[in-house]
Amino acid sequence: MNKDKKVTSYDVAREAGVSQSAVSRVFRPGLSVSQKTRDKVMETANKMGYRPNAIARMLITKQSGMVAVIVSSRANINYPEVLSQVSKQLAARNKRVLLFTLDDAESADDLFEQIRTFQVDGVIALAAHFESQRLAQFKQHNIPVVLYNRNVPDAMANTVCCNHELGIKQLIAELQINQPKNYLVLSGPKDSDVANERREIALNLLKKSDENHVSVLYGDYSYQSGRDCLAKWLKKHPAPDAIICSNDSMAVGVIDEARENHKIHIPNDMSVVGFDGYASSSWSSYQVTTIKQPLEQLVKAAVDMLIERIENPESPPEARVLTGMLIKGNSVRRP
Amino acid sequence: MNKDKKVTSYDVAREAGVSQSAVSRVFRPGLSVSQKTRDKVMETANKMGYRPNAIARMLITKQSGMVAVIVSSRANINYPEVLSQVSKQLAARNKRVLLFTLDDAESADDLFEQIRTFQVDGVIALAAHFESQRLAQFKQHNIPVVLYNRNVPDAMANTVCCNHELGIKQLIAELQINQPKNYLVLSGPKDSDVANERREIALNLLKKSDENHVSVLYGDYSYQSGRDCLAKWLKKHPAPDAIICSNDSMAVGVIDEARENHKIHIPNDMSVVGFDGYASSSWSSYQVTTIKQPLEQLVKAAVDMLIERIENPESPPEARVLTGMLIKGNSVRRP
DNA sequence: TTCATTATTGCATTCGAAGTCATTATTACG
DNA sequence: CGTAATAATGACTTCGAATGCAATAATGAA
Repeated sequence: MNKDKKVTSYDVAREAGVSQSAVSRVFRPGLSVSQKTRDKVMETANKMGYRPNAIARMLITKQSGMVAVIVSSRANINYPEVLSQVSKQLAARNKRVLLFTLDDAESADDLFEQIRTFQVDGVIALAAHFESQRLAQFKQHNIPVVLYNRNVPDAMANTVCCNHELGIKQLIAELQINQPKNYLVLSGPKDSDVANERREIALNLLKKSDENHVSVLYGDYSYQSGRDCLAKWLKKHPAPDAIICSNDSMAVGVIDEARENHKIHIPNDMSVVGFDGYASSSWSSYQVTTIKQPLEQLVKAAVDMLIERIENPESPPEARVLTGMLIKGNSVRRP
Repeated sequence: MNKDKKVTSYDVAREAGVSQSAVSRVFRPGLSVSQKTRDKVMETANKMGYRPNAIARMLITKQSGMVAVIVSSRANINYPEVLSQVSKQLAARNKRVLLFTLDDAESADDLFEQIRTFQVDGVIALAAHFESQRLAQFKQHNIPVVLYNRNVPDAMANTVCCNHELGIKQLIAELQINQPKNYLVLSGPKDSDVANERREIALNLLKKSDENHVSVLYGDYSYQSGRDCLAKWLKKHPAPDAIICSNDSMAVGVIDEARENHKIHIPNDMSVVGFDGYASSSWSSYQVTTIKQPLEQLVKAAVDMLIERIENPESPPEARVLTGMLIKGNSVRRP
């Protein structure tokens, strides 16, 4: 039934008594082929186990049908589901995901060259940091880029992002019900754009509402860093009334540390809020008050924008901001 | 500096005053080129922004340099980090990940065709179920396959897996310190091979040690299903002394449900063990006693085997079983 | 039935790099 | 210095499908 060597369109053509062009046309949608040849070709193709070679097709059509998805190690911690969502939604648009991981800035040049080499139709960057200089490179080579979970106004790329400003405003409003006297902002790492954005928004909003006792600490988004930061803080200071964490993992870490090592009751002695709506933050031992990101919609927006950009390269960059949902958990004191 | 159209090796050749072959050779490692031409070509290539076209290279060399990684939605829940590990380790072997998601069995045929079309060098399947019939298909088309986290003796594919038998034996030994009178085995879904394996191993081991009061319930690996199953059980039965969960998420669900809705103290009233060593199961509110899978080593084994198989297609199928590490948490009563 | 129109078909070319082979330049050494 | 061995180079072909174009077949209108 099938031989060692791969079956090509020529083999099928010969066997079916038609030209190679005919075979090709049968496997492209919407091309003019008579029902008779179509049936004949299909039959022999199936019999011989023929599949069109996507590589050859890519070469001639200059469309690889692949989208590079760049995942920073950070993104992986925070959104385990994003990637499969992206893959699924791109598959629905008949595109595949070519996966790249990005850890350190040094390899970014390399990554860029790799991506160019593979002739991808576009790029989706998950929570990865890109200099605007690099975005310019992509633009120069006509590679559409969508930044997921970034919100940079001057971007040369499309961005999709959940509304941090609004979300954090809601979280702070929740906290303010108790009129806390002092705040601790537990930020993500300084080299994370999202962390910086969330932190600055929080600080600005607190300043606006004349909250004067605000301190900042830096973690790395991990559970352990949440614990460590709180422990470090408590060595020199009393427990703050309210802690604003840049993500849920750190919030959970803070809660565990407070309870286990410092006999601090959450939420009675201290209120904690997170961000993201990560599944485990809703587990009943934590029930973190947080903003749940509209994951599916975010991914859909990213994919839509990318496809639009691929099909119409001239369309101007666009920033989509979706609204997250406030989850009222049990980590903020209720009066 | 760079024009609209893509720069090809011919363009560089013309500009540098050499032949296209020369340009090609400069960009392949280990080929005979004089230092002079190499420098000249490199310089003009950089000036013109030339990158070799991987698609064209794939076509002629018949090596795509891409590995299809198939992720079932289930795998994603259980091992958020596996995928980036796979990508990283494959990148180190100069291969890229082409990502495919597999949800329902219906799409499996489609998936297979897709994979063939893309001429991937090999396949790694993460916790996905494949009929041996399908494995035969892959074999027939000379596509090397590695099954991650599966242990099927008669496989036509390579497999890598953590030692379930040993791990579960250790977990049961932990539980037996308290001489529990009855057991509840909380299995993963029936259509998961891993779940079935873990369940049957547990049941067999319990039978061997003459434990007679053993019941089984089926969840879907999720936190919520852990909660639901326990709740359902407690409606008609008293709390079991020991619960063996097929993964950590369900164990955490069980713990939360027991504490929150049934005033059952873990571990004093009931012991719970999980499997996987999922990060959040070690959070101090849970501290699930479990087996930690040696993730990096598992992935490394999978990648090694795949590369070996790609380079040497005749090498016989191999099954690698790595030993997990017992994590003594705080979810099993200590005498 | 005849001619115009449209639908099918095949031929030949194309995409861009890699590799084969024959040729030329270089080096080594007697 | 001459010759053999080796290194470097370029012309040409190849991979497999897609497509423009011309030729042919099928259809419809008159």
